Amino acid sequence: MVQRVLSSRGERLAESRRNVTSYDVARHAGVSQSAVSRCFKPGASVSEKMRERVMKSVQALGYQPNAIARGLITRRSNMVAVIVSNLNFYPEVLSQLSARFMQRGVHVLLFTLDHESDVARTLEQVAQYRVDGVLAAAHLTREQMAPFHQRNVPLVFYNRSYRDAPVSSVCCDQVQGERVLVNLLAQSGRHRSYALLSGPADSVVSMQRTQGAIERLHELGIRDLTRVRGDYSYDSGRRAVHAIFEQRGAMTDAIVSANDMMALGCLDELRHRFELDVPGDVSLVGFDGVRAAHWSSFDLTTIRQPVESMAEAAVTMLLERIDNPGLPAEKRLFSGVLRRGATLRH
Amino acid sequence: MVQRVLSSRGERLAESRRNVTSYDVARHAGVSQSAVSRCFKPGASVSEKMRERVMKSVQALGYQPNAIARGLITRRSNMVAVIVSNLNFYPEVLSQLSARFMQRGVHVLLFTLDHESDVARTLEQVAQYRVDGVLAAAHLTREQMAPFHQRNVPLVFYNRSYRDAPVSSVCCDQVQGERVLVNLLAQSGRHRSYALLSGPADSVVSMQRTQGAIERLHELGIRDLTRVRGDYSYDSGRRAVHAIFEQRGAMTDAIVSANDMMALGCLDELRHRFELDVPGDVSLVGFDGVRAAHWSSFDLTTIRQPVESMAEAAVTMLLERIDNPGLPAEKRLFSGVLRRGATLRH
DNA sequence: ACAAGAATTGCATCCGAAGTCAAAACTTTA
DNA sequence: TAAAGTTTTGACTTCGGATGCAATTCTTGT
Repeated sequence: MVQRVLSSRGERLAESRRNVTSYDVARHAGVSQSAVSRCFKPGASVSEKMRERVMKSVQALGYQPNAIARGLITRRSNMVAVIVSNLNFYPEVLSQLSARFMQRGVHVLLFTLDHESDVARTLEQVAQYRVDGVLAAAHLTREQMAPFHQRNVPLVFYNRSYRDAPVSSVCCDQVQGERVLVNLLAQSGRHRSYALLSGPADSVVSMQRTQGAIERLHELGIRDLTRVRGDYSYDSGRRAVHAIFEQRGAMTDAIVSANDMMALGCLDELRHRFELDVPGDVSLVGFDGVRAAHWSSFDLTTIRQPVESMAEAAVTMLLERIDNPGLPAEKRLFSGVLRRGATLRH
Repeated sequence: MVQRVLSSRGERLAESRRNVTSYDVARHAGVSQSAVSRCFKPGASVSEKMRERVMKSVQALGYQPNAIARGLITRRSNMVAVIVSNLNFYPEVLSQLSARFMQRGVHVLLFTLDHESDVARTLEQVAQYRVDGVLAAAHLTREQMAPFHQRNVPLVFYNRSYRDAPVSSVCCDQVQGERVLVNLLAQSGRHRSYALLSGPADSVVSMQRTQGAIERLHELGIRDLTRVRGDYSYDSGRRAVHAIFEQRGAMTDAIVSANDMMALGCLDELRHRFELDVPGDVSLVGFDGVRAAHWSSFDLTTIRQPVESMAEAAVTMLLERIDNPGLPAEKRLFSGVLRRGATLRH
């Protein structure tokens, strides 16, 4: 009898390197497959004796439960999709999200969208993997969101809010942040000509930031603005300085950039190419609070997004909605934190 | 009859928002489930008429095949695990890997390891998800690799090579890179006192880079070195400058940093705190070729890792080994590309 | 029009774990 | 010590799609 068991295992190993299954463990321990399964379910009804016996076989065979099979029957993959539009800007966010999901035993299926990727195809893949939820730090149209709503897959957006759609989101208050920055610039009373540097046309965040700044400048009676557009990159910040000065001679003495990267590009170009002094000749503010903004070469005045809090909120919101699909959509808005650097003239 | 079908579907939708399965499609189209399945398998034997009929029902019901169920029977999850030790440094790599995997229809399950994460538990999770392969940009011990070898799960390392273990890896030639940099420093004949700034003690990459530099310096007859250690971060680079000057007065006129981030920290600290000129007073070289090294505030002389080629190689190697488990382990070594900046005295 | 061959289709089974339910084993109580 | 109650256990079914094989339909040639 013992011999038969041994030889049948030997055969199996030889014929194919199959993974060890719960049946193998059951046979080895002389119990039923159900018993093995129960040993891996916390709170299940298993006697101490049984657990020990099973675990001994588990050890002996090196058994690892198959999460795929489990997911099939429980209809819970324990995976969430994280969709990121561009990894290069703002890696900190992904890092935070990933760490927090892992800590809670949830796995991250990563999808990146760049300009040339097929969004529809990507979302199809997301659907096929039956993830328990989706965290999107990328823009989706209503049509693209619809399938998730239909299938009751919770969806939380990071830093994009859809004003008139009932979707959950965690955002930094872009408008308020820009108002704070503009106030700061205006308070000094020393700036005569403002330039606004926006991000890509299709970025809602950029739109909000730019709008926030314009709104506040208008309220302060400042209507005469130079406006240029970049693509959020350092290089586009450098190019923007040329565009600004072409439009307005060298009059401009305050630049409001829609993000830090472009602000750093501006700063470098102003100082090294135009040999202008920041903040002596030109004041400059950014938005995001990226690491490099703190470096002593830059010391940029900016609004830091509270990434830790935002990531925590996003993860929590998503997991709550997975556990309790009835929860209503919710939008959480965090205030940015002003970081006073040395790029503002007093 | 029609009514019955409709009402039974209605019931189902009401009683639970079950996903549409291939059986539902089969019933709707009046064919067998096998037929539906075959319509999704490229190269399967299906008549044109059947395909049309099935696809019409697929459209009507919004069917999406369940990748989890498919994975169970085919024993192919179409997922690979990407294990990254620290996302903050070098997001470019993950971005490249992710894009290239997606392009080939492979999905990325992301695992991040930081100092406080439980590696063993993480690897257990990797195993339970039955990923088809593992791409590790993190250090693993032989014991940690063993289960993958046993289960025949291909494993490719990114930028870590295990000299005497038969594991595949894609690396940048750290030693050669450092030798090039040291040669460059030495050629100018103007440096009298060298400092070496290493990364964390447990980083093999740092060890190789530092060793490479020392080796070449020794060959050139330079034995008298200051050595300090950082943690790869900008801030640790700044602190390192203090440590260097404490050890050696202000004699040091060449700093070899194990990566760019620390080099940038050094550069800023030298210029802004010590008011020294780089490259006038001190020369400085880094390693990696991060974006910021190119910025005009820095213009760092460094070795750029060919991230695109390396990512492509790593992805290709892993996928090849998934399709063909018999392939032997292979180590690919790419030369770094010298970037001549303006941090070297002539 | 019919036999032989090729192309399609459906049936039944499988993947590996989890959950239901009734039988079996153990406790408690009178 | 027997009856009643409680806990454990195992047989069987399920999740949803893939696949070997036999049955069926369609071609083709004569």
